[in-house]
This record gives sequence, structure tokens and C-alpha cells, in this order.
Amino acid sequence: MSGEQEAGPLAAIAAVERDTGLSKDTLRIWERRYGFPQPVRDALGERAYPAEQVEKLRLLKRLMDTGHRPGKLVGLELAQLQALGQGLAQASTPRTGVAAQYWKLLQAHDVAGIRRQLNQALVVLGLERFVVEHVVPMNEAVGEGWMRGELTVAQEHVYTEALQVVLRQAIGSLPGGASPRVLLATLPQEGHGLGLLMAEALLSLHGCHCISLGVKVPLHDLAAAAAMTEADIVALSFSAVFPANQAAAALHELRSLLPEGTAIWAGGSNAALNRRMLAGVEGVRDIALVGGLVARWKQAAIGSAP
Amino acid sequence: MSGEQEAGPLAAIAAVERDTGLSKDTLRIWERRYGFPQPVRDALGERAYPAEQVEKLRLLKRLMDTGHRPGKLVGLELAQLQALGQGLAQASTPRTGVAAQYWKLLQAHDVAGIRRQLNQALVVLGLERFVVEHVVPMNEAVGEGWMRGELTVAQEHVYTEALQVVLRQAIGSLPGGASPRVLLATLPQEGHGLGLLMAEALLSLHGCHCISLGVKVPLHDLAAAAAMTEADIVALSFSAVFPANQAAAALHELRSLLPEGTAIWAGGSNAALNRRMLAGVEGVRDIALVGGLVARWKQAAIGSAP
DNA sequence: CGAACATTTTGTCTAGGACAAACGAGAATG
DNA sequence: CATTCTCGTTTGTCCTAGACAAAATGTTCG
Repeated sequence: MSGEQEAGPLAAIAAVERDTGLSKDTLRIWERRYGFPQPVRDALGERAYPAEQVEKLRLLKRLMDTGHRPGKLVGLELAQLQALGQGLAQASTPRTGVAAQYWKLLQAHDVAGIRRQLNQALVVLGLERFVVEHVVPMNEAVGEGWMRGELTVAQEHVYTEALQVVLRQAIGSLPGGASPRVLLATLPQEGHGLGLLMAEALLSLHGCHCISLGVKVPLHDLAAAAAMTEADIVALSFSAVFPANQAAAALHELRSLLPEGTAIWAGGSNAALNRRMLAGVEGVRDIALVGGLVARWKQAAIGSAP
Repeated sequence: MSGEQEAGPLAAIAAVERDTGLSKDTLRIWERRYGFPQPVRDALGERAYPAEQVEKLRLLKRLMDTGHRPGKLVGLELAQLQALGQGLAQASTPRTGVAAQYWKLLQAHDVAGIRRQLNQALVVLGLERFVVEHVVPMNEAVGEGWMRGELTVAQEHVYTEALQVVLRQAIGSLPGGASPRVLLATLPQEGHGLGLLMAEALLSLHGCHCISLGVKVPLHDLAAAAAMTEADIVALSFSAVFPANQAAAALHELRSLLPEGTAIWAGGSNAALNRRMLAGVEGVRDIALVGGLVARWKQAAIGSAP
């Protein structure tokens, strides 16, 4: 009677690595050091993770991406972890009636509805305010919704897809600018392209000529592309998932690969951007600042090449 | 004088894993078994892979994705590997003047030009023929171009980005169909979304109501979404990179998760699709067949629910 | 020619040890 | 009071080497 074993789905270590983003090595050493996770063993003696533990691991990973350390988190209960995560978003999310509407649409996987909702906000606010005041907080709200278990990954994707369509459409309807020429990309470690799209929208809006290479572009290719396209600015996006130390290293290397005249702008929610930036790299802490930066660049350009 | 060591960039094992898609375990065991790769060791005794070997590994991986086995490939020279890869694409690629034009544009990273070129083809051929006769062979040509070292990853991405924009625009300008309701997605192992977009284009064209969840959707979320959206068909895309055995297993599980009335269509360049399909799953070997399948579905629907 | 079996080939898993890089607290300094 | 520096602690990644199942191939038999 004791220890009732729910035969819930068990995940192999490779699946857990894929779903959580924690490497096999890390999973094994956490088990050794902290006693968590504590997978059962299958007939072959291999680790088999109950869904519940995988869920907690996902949460842990997301919190670590925002700067927490595992030693402190591992001991906590699921509820405590969720509470930790809420603090972040709650402060900035405007809990207006609008957010509630999104929620209802997402619950129903209503793609068209979400798209309509987004488009409406776009029309009402205009592109700049739409991105800065609407999309950014909504992104956070959706992330938090997932963290609290109110949203599935699929529902997150419904939102992401719809937003992508709306942004791309908005970008497409903008007149192609001329200068500065901006090359957009993320590095190979980074698979999230939404930040890139948001940046492209604002940059285009401010008259930049955007060339997006999309996601996962090797550093050297990026440098080559910058040379070939005669880019004035190389803009990179770093989500929270990007290993913070590697971000700094990569930016350093990119700086050495590009001619001095080419600016580097780095944006996103990554922790590395809150630290002191190395010389010759502009850390864009807040996407709202993009407009000002472009203006500043144009000013400088007038000075240097009259 | 002998053994001149070019101080070319050395990659750590984690970077090689990321860039090639071969796991650390696999890299180490190939070294043990086949003697390749043969990385040098850095000051810490850790593997450091010369760029040349990484390049060969990338090629190996791509060939393995098309069905070759490593034991046979490892001994071959780079040129021989390239020759192996060419056979595939060369047969199907129409080496018309059009392809050459793309080449020139890609060499210059000319996103706008590529987009124009694609749009032109779209207008001339119409969406169906554009996808089937133009995009599919171009995808292969671009893949082969990368394999022969004529194209960088960044240039591949330029093409991908442009194609994405064009397809999305085409889809957007189509009237939203009503029936059947199709849910599109890829599983968590699969990061490539282009196939999905191509499928969405053709499905929409044939009057389907498409709901795309995008890339990397967990199986259970997908099933839940199918129920919630009352999807008639769940369409999955499997690129060559997807581990073939896992594809079969995943399809099997999905089949058991979905009600019988919900069809499963699986497409893409994955090797698993050329094997015998399990009952209740439609393997779409060629994207050109999508139109016929939709027609067939509509026929059947009339019969079952008059 | 296809089915059943044997034999290779291949990738993933296991274990524990080692170590550098990142972090955080406290001391010392401006 | 803020900054830099030092030093212990925390943490992830890498190492070796062995084991084994699943997939692919080859072989034999009906």
C-alpha cells in the first residue's frame, strides 16, 4: 500500500537532456551531488526520469537562466520555485483585461484569434509601442504562464507563431530603408529567433536596411557576410538560454573579426548583457532604446562622412 | 621543417557536437574505433579539433543522414565524400540558367535579390508548381552547394530566410480554408521548419484550414492540441537529421494518443519515410502528392459524414 | 524469392575522478 | 562609501574504459 507507484511516463536521460536543456553530464552529477533528480532504474539499469521530476528540472533550468544557482534551488519545493519565477514577471506584466483575453484564446489554441488580437494591438499602438509596450510584456507573461503550468509548450508556440506572422507582415509593409545597413543573426548556441524579429521590426521602422541571417549563424560566416554586405552594424540577439560566459567570449572574438568601423549591437534577455560590456560592443539592455541608438548612429555618421 | 602545424582554429568537443550534430560520446568512440577524428590535445589534455576535421565530420554526418553508415565513410577522402553526396542532388537538380542566377545572388548575400527571384518564380509557376518544381530542387541544390564548400552556412540561411518570407506571404494571401482542419508541427528532435511551411502552403492552397504549431512540439502537447482544435489531420515534418528509428517510435506513440478518426500524415526527407509505414499513418514520400491526398480525404469525408 | 537466424556494426549508457572557470563573501584599499 | 583584490566554494565539463541493445547486414534454409 505504501509508495504507490504511478506508472506515469518515464523519460530516458537523452530525452530529459533534450527537453530541459541540461546536459547528461549535468543530470548525472546533480544526482550524485544533490540527490536530485532521483530517477528510477529500468530493467537495464538505466536512469528513467518520472515526468514530475522532468517538470521540476525544466523549471530549475529556466530559473538558472535568469541568474539563480542550482545549489540554492534544488532543495526547494515546486511551489517555491514557481513563486521565485513569478516575482520577475509579475512586476512588469500589466495584468490588464487584454492579457486575460490572450489567455482565453491560448487555452483554445485559437491561432487566428491570437493573430487578430495582436494585429489589433499593432494598429492601435503603432509598431514601436506595439513591440515595446505590448509584445515584451506579453512574452514575459506567456513565459510565466508556462512556468506556472497554466500553458503547455504547444500553446506557447501558438503565441510565438502568431506573433511571428504579425511581425513579419509589419516588417514587410515597411519601406526598405537605406542606411545604416544592419546584419541580424544569432550565434550557433541560440535557437530563438523572436528577439531578432522584434529587433528587425524596430530597426526597419527607424529606417535601417535590415539583412537577417536568422538563427544559428557561425561566427566566421557572420564576419564574412558582414564584409560582403558592407554592413554598418551587426546586431545579435542573446536569449536567457545562451550560456552567459560564452556570449562575452563570442562578442570578443567577433569584435576582432570585424573592421573597427562596423558596430556590434547585442540585445536580448541574456544575463551577460547586464554586466559591463567590452569596448566596441553596444549592449542593448532594453529594446526600447533601439530607436535612440539608431538616431545616435546617424548623427555620428554625418560627422565622420559629411 | 616536417609536419608544419598550421595554427588554424581548434574547436572544443562541445563546439564540434553543436556544429556537426554528432554527440560527444559518438565523437569519442569514433576516435577509439576508427581512428578518426584524431583531435590534438590542448594544454589540459582535452580534445581540440582542427577545422578541417570538423568539416569532414559535418560532411560525414550529412551523408549518414541520407542512409550511409560511418564505418564505410570514415576511411574515405574528403573528395570522395563530396562525390558521394553529389550523386543524390545532381540527378534531380535542373541545372538551368535559373540556378546559376541564385548562385550569384547568394555569393553576394543579396537577400532582396533572392526574394525577388523567388517571387518571380512564384508568380510564373503558381504556388503549387513553385513549391514542387522550384523550391524542392533548389533546396537540394543549396544543400549540395554547402556540401561542396561553395556556400557558407550564412548563405544557406540567406536563402532559407528569403524563402520563408515568400512562402509566408503566399500563405497569408490565400483564403483561409475550412476543411479539413490540419495541425502542423515537428517533434522536439526536429528544428527545421521549412518543410512545415512548404506543407502549409500546399495544404492551404488545397483548401485546408491550417494551424501551425511550429517546431519542437512535445508529443503530448500535440495530442492535446489536436483534441482541442478538433483537427482532422496532424501533419508532421521529418528532415533527414531526425533519428530515423525515433521517428517510427514517435509516430507509433502519437497514433495511440490520437482518436482513430484523426489522420496522421508524415512528410519530409527522413529515411524512415521510405520504409513500410505502420497502419494509420500516411507517409508522404513526395510533397507533390499532398494535393491528391487532400482530395482523397475530402472524398472519404463525404462518404463517412454525408 | 522471402523468411528465419547469426553476425557485425554502431550508438548510447554507466561509473567515478579530475580540474578550471565562475561565483560570492570578506578583506583591503582608494 | 565604493571599488578592487583574494580566497574558498560551487559548478559544469571533460576524461577513461567497459558494457550492451538495437539496427543493419550477411547467410542459410525452405
